Amino acid sequence: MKKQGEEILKNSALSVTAGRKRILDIFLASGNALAHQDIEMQCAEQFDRVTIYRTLQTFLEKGIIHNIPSTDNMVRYALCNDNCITSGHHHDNHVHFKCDDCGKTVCLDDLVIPAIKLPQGYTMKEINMVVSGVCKTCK
Amino acid sequence: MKKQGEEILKNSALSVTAGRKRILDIFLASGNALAHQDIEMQCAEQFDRVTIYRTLQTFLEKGIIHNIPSTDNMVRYALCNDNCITSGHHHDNHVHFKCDDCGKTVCLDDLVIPAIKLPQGYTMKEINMVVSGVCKTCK
DNA sequence: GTAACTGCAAAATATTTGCATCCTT
DNA sequence: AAGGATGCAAATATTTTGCAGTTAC
Repeated sequence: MKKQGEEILKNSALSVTAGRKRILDIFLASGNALAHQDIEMQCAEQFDRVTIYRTLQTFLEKGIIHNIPSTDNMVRYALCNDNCITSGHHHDNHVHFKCDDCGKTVCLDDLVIPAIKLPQGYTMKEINMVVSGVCKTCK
Repeated sequence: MKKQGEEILKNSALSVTAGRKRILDIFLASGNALAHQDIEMQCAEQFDRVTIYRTLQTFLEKGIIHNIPSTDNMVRYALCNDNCITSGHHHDNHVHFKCDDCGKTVCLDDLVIPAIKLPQGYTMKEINMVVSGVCKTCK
């Protein structure tokens, strides 16, 4: 289990450093989507704010995490699931859910975004769907 | 035509001020979703940055505009369409499209977000769908 | 040993708040 | 006249950049 973070890094040809492992651990332990701020709260004493920015940026570029849009000026990040990581490019086609009560955002990995038909002339590249409401824990 | 902004304000029981009218005009003229920054570029010499923040906040609360999530740390705002405004509360259930080429975000008012079935225990309150790709103007 | 990563400092940018003044009604 | 809106100043917070020192491979 302790290996998991390292493996992710190696699979993405990134050097294994304490900061990166720690941030991956935070994601793995949380299971939620996390904003920069959430991560910072958990490791600000260990690592510089700037390192967190750069690490998240690197993870995004390597496809280790994906970002989840929001209307609250707080982009969140979530670990891509295994077949997303191993396939080399993203299949980030699941619905995201943000609970208005506990504030947590989660990936509903099993819920695929339904296809839509764009108007004539539009080409789709990515699609994002975020639902807010009350999650099963808070109901 | 020049009246339109004033009417929107009056319908929402807001006092009609130069700043609010100007910002509404910018929205009406643009037809796109605009970020705070976009608005500021068009009226920074006339109005204070802070006024723009406060005006957007007020418009949001009154349901004159709705915000559109994004993954680029730049929440955008768009005018609600008429029946959204007049009905008193939001039916912001249309798909949004962001063009990777020209960067513009638009409301696809006619494209309704398809219904989805959330997992057991989840309750939906709002739903947001943002598609990115190439718009009909840039294709 | 070398390239990549990190911390620190600092700059640039963005957002919020308080208060005095001005404007709308 | 009264309440709300605005401008200005300033406090806070966020994000980016450069560079020197450190670490992973």
